[in-house]
Amino acid sequence: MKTHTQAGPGRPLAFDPEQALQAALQLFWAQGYEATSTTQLMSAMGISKSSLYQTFGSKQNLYNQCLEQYGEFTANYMRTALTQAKSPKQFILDLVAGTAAQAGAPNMPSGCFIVNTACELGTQHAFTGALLLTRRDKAYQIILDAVNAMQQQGELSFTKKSEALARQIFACICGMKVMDKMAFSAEEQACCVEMIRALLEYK
Amino acid sequence: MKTHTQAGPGRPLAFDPEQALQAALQLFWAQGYEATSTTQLMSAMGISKSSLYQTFGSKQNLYNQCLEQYGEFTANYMRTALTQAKSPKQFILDLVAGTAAQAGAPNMPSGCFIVNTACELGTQHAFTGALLLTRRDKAYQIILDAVNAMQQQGELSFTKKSEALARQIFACICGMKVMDKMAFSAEEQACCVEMIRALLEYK
DNA sequence: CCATTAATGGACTGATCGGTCCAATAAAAA
DNA sequence: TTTTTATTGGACCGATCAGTCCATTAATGG
Repeated sequence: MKTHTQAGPGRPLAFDPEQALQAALQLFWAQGYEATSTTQLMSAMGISKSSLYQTFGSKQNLYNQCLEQYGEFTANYMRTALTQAKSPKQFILDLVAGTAAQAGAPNMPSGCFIVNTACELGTQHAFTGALLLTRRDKAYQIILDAVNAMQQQGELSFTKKSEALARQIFACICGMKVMDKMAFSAEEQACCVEMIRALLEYK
Repeated sequence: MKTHTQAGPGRPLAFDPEQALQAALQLFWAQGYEATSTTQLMSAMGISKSSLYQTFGSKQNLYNQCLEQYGEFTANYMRTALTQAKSPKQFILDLVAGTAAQAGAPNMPSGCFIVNTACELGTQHAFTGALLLTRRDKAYQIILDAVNAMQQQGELSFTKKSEALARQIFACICGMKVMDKMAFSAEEQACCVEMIRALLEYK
């Protein structure tokens, strides 16, 4: 895959691979893997079939690259949000509030690409299953780090196991992403912030 | 569709439509709509293509009937569990605990068929979108009824809006179903019961 | 300007898709 | 047994699927 050399003689790439990948992600995100055809991808990415296969190898490979792109972007976003938040607790509450706020946003596919992938393909999927698991772990780990930080900074007692709390928060966010796909509005999801607040303050 | 007469002359049905529908549901549930071919359905249902189209009309129609079947079954299950529980609060806690316990169960596809449908097809889907919304509402309504009953029976203060609480519980359960598809074990999901307990007891 | 290098679009492939149709067959009623 | 009714399996349909291939085109280095 991706045989282009950075420099040297020959015609250079006429399209931006990053941008094309982004377009593919949008389409896969909105329609799912199986329902998206190579023809649709070509059209959305603005490139020919030859270029698509030359650059991305196969539909499977393209999908996996989309998953990596999406996962890496969101993980980076969460990491920086965690470090920049005024406290790890505030990060968690903002994360959930932000998730609610995103619901029904225009110009963006509904739900979460990773959650959608999990539901459509699952962790047993030959090509994507393993990738899905590592993405799951990356997202979970950030939440776990935040919970651990809460305990370290005295925002949370050590009574509860941080892993359990992280999984509870993880479940809540996944559930909200499903509710997106079920057409629950941002207002209807806002209550989930209170659930997490209750969880964190409950003795 | 379904042109067979109950009695009268002519050859009777050689297969049980209920049983065939169940087999189709298992396959759709495990693989999703797009990834399941009519050939696979024929094989799993143990009937020929003619019988499949004669009895169920189309792949879309068959899928919708599976969704109704699944939705009706789970709704009935929840309704009777609610009426038979020693209290509405216990019903909610048992429901969440039961959801956790089902995770990773053998001889059963992972996750929830309705959640999977929401993530793969969404509420905008031409054939299935409307059906999905009514199924969403039915499940939500039962949880809402339980929360209202809690308030009526003094298990819960009237301080909080019951709709918000019902949506919070709904989000939690949907999230757990996604975690199923993400290979979180029953033990790893058990913590979600505590989250709901905290939610219900938090002032 | 020329030679080299590589991206491009479109023609093409075999397989499979969902769905239709019909002759053969099987079971009930008479 | 005969007649009637309806199910059955398999042949068949056009469309579309993911993926390959190649002649053409275009941009660079020298």
